[in-house]
Amino acid sequence: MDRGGGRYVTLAQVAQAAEVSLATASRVLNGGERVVRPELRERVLAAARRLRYVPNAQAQALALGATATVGLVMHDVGDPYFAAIARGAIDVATEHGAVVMLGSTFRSPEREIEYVSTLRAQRARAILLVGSGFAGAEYLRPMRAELANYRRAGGRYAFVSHHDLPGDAVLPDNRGGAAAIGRALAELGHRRIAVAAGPLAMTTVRNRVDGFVDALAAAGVARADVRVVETDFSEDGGYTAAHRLVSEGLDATALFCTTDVMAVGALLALRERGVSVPGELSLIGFDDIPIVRHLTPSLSTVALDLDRIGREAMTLVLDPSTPKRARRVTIPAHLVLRDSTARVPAHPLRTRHTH
Amino acid sequence: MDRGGGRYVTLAQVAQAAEVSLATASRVLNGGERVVRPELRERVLAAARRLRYVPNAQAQALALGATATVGLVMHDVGDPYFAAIARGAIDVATEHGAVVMLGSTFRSPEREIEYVSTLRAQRARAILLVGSGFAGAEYLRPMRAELANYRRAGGRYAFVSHHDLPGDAVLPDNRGGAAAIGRALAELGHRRIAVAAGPLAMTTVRNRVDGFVDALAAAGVARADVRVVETDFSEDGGYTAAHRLVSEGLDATALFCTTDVMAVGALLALRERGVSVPGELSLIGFDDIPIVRHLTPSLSTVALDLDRIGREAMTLVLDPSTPKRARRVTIPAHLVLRDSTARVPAHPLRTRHTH
DNA sequence: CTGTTAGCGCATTCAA
DNA sequence: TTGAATGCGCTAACAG
Repeated sequence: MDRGGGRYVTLAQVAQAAEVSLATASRVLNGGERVVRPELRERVLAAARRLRYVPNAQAQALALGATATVGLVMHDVGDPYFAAIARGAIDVATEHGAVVMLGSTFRSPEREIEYVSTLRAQRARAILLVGSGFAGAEYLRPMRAELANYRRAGGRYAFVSHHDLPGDAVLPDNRGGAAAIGRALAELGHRRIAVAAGPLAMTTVRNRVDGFVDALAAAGVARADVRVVETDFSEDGGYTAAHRLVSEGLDATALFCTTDVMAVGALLALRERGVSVPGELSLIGFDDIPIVRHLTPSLSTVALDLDRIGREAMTLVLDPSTPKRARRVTIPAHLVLRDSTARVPAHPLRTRHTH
Repeated sequence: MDRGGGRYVTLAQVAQAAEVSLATASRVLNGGERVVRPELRERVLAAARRLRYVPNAQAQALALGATATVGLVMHDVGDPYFAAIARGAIDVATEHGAVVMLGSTFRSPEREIEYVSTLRAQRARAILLVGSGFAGAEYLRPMRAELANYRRAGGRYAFVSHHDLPGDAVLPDNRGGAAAIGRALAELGHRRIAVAAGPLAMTTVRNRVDGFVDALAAAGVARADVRVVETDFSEDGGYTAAHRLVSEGLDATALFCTTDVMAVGALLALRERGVSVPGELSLIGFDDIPIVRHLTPSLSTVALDLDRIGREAMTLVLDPSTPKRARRVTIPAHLVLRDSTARVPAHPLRTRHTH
């Protein structure tokens, strides 16, 4: 932190220029009430304008003991899922006159913890943790401690998606949405099904996979007939998973990817391998990010109102009331069947051997 | 700004717990040098850990006269173009130990100015303005004033894309890229061409349209044969523009959209109208956002290394050196011809009348 | 209504 | 090396 070359003009300078006391200047410029004589008021305003005074938010925060900063920590702003949520969250924050500090962890648990610590140092008024939490004590223990300290100091926080941690949360209906997919595929006659899952250490992934598998079981599809491939939570992950499945001799008529982003990668791989979608393989994703309706075939998926998720979460965390119990806002998920899913072919091919 | 319920632990409390002076505690916890006796040092560290002390960044900033905050102001985080740039910028900022305050203006010039003012109040160390600037004195005059004051006070700023304002800038080669498109279309035999342009008040749009039209002129396509439709800088804009063109009797064999996002909308409209791409109409965009390669037909475009743009810009603005002249970093743009463009049909249809 | 004064939490002189 | 005192820019009592 080097000191900049120039100087900002201070309230004291404005007061001096207007020939009033510091307190008076403070009252007209930053105090809401109009308890200042119009004449002085004008003098101060004029001086401030002339000197182009801008209050020092840091100093204000220090004096007031409260900030207008809110933290937004997400896995990857570059990912359309998170970008859409960020958009809604930022919009609400701005409406509330809050400034957003954004952190992109690139899916590193350590960076996530670091960000919370940084935001704590910034005395952020609230923190939003967006994106699936991680499993494992190396993450949970320090994160729990960070958040506990933060809350103890008066900070508010909330999660988007499940985190195995105490706190308010906005929860997309992952299980329900995935279950709807499972039922739909079963109804379409699919019996041998593959899943391209992100890291199972992520609660979101687990919920989606579990919801899917359970619904399938209820529909009479045995767990053994569901092949789950664990891979990366990204387009590349989906791509890799699909390639692997095909190479192993694709013994499935449908593929569920735990996110649309992964499904996009899978679709590319399937095209490269000459697997027709949905002719040979039905494909379905999750999230309904903006682009997937434009794919060919357009992607079936489960729609989540991402913008709303961001808005709800920011609203939750900016709401001054402090209920005793943790609040959960569930965001409904609804199935959107487009062109990438179809009834299982009458004479399904058994196994393919490419290579 | 209400005061939170709890309290943060302060340096003074740590000092007291460790039974040392405030100054000593400050030295071991936040001063870099090791001018403190190991024994005291340990005591302080232990106390800090036990009390879970986190320095107050606001107070530090006030005392030091410098912040670690950088501002990132963009049109829309939800737009993949901006999201990709944000990603690169945030990554670099984090490497430099800086915290990012993100603002999404939703393309409102007023909000952009407000954000700069807010960041000035936050005493941000640097500000990055991402996205095309606006034309018009109502925007330029106050913005120029904001930035001048900011710089005068020691703040650094830079632009991504042209802004008709003085300052360092990272400039995608919009003219060059658009010219390459113009030449390519001419070579493919296209002579009657349409352009779906974003608001011409935006410098980026003007540069792209001008580069395109000029290259076409150089290739022998008269300005009169280029139909420019001005519309919204969004998917809806592209959609609307394409619908309008078709309704008017599509007298063109190629359509250039000034951004990929617009091209996505246009493609949808064309599909709805039954216009085959590239059979009847070649389509081309600009930016090469991640998704467009997955469309059918895959979209021809001009590729820009978005992540690099964000990185370069943040690097520029975080570089402590202060050259006399404004720096410009040009980001090359290269043509990517995919499946949405083709040679003009031998017997081009003259006019279509739908409706 | 207005001015004076005392902190907010911290880094940093200056003495000891 | 360590501690006491001063100030960063501002708000909020507290007096006038």
